[in-house]
Amino acid sequence: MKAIVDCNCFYAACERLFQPSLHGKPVVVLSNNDGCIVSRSDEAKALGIKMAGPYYQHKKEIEENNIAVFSSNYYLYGDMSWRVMETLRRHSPHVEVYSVDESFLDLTGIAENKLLEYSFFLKQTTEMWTGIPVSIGVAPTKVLSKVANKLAKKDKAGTKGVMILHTPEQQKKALQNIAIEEIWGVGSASAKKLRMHNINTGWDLRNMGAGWARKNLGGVVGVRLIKELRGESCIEMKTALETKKIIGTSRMFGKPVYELKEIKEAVATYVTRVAEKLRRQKSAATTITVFLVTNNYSNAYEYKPARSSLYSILLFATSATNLLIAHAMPLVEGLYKEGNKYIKAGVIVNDIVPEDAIQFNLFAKVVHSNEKVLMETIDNINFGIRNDLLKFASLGTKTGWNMRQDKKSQLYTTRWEELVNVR
DNA sequence: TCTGGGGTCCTAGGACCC
DNA sequence: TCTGGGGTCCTAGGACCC
Repeated sequence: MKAIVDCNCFYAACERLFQPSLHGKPVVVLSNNDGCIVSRSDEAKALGIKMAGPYYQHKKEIEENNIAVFSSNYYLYGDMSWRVMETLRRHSPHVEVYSVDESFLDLTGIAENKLLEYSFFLKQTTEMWTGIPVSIGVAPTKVLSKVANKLAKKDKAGTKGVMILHTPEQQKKALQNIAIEEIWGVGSASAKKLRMHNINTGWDLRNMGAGWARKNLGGVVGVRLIKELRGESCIEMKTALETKKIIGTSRMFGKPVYELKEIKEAVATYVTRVAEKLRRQKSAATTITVFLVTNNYSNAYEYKPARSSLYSILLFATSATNLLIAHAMPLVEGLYKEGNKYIKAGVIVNDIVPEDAIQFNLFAKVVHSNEKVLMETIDNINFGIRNDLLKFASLGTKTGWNMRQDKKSQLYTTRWEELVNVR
């Protein structure tokens, strides 16, 4: 059996943890740039605030209902996430961290009549140790455990936040009670198609044939999904730490940017971030892509972003910030067109190899070791305080393109100056 | 004038996830 | 005036080969 442990309204819960006066009150958290609503407390959901809605469109009802608003504070959430996952790891031998607020657990070896008791124990311990409420779904497959979790969250009063789908009867009942678009793996495009075929619930989908799924539901992906719904496990637990195959950093600008110089500064900053991520997983990359996004419309209702990109293949893989910046800058110059209104930029690296397996080009030779020492020094300083004290000159110090974060909470758990005050 | 079939590799883009 | 960011996996289609 597999379990999914999912934090309830994670970002909102993190914010509320450090402001107890907000307990039982509506809270929302905004995306980068204060653009969209990405997390809502139950009270905010009850007031009809929609997920992923643009903030400015909801501003009025948010003020009218006295909803607390926070800009996203990812260092705080990252630290709280680590605490939750550590708690799970203490009590379960096989934890697969799936996202910042979710983990799959392999429950093999736990007797079936103990699953409920064990799940409640995990839930209570996590909540006691971290202060973050969680919901747990248990079933033979990952897809079914996600169904269980969803239903447990929906009916907190009835389920107390835990649902076990162990028997076929329980699974049937659950699938009949879940709408097709709520199934993990069914997105908006597939949901629309399925509805047209009069497939409306999880149970309807479960009863479709494999041939049909292959033809109409994304080939092998659809086949796998239906098998999982039937209790046949196809999506296995991931083992070990897997290194990322693609690493990217991109941001909307705080306001539109027209100048090449500013775009270069922004891109150099994103390259720096990407290089850090590469080094943290002890990898190096051979291909770097830069993309720019324009929105050349003066009318606010016309939001038609257009993206263009260029890439460069390096002679040898590297994770050195300065080398990656040196490759990225000509790409920016190649993409930039005067007069365009740029709203976003990003950097992506791929063809990632382990740092100790770099195929050196004949001309690469000694420079590398010096750069490695330099990078480690910078990382030790920056990873420690995360304030980018040490930067390369090309990053600039002007902040025209920097994102807006007007309502950010403190770094309660990771910065000495901002620790929570207790009298 | 006739004009196969099967395979690999690569890239772009779609769909999906949180 | 204002619409996030970071990933994975899969497929289709083009280029190329014999």
